[in-house]
Amino acid sequence: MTCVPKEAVNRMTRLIGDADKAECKVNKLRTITSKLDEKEIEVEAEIFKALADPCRLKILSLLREGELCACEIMVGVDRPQSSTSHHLSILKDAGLIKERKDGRWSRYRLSEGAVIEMLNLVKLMKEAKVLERQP
Amino acid sequence: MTCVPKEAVNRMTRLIGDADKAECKVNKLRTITSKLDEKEIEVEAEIFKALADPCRLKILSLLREGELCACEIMVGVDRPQSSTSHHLSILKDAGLIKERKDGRWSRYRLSEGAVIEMLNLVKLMKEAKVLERQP
DNA sequence: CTTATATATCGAAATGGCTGGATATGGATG
DNA sequence: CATCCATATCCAGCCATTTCGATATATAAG
Repeated sequence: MTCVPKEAVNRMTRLIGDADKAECKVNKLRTITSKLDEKEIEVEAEIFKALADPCRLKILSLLREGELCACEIMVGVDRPQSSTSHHLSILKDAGLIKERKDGRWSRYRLSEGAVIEMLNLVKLMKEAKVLERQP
Repeated sequence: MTCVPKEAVNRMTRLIGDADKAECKVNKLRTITSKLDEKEIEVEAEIFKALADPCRLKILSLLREGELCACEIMVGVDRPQSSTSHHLSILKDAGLIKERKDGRWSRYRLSEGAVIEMLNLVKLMKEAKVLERQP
């Protein structure tokens, strides 16, 4: 199962010096990752993937203004209909936005909760990153 | 420049009913996205992209324990050396982790600031999402 | 200078995601 | 039921990313 068998463990032993302590650290590290549920990590990655596209970030910015229907979003992001619809379904599947059917129209809004905090946080991180690039 | 010329605007006019109000809304939506700096959005998307991979999320979980060298991370995520190194450079480029050279070893740690909050937030969002799937 | 070793980079194959036109679906209307 | 229309889905082309073995770079030590 493991694809880094003894090579990496040997490195750690050289790094740490003491074989017993090294083995102890190996066990500790493996414990951390073995406790992580593969499926839950996939769900978290799916949420981040949904956020990892400029067009979708624009859609979320638009929705900060309130509920909008798909055709309004299409105008806002200036993309073809099929592309806009595709991005909306990715955001919906990730749980970032909610859909409300209204006759022929589909109205979208931000999910309650952490979405806005997430968008605010990434702005902070972006600013910190841009700052440290100019020393 | 625009790739959704009059079609979408016509939809909005039908949706809203009043041509003047529709045009007003078009202008409002376009104003929102035109204020968004394309480069800044790219940087934000890059940060989310770095977070959008199961292996990299595992690395960040490991680093919550404190500073680790590359060979320890290799053991923790159980991937080959080149793959681990690749993921570490993506996390570093996105500003999520910092590197400290120590002789032959490279030691990595979480960047100060919003990284941990981000990881905590996504866990909340994941739980909310999983909950609503079981009605 | 040579060897050993930790990490980074390269290269090629496989996979995944975005795009946008064409088509399908489903609600509204007459 | 036929038509219109908003949205979703399909599909093919293209581009980006992941993967991992092989190789290069760089630091330490003899």
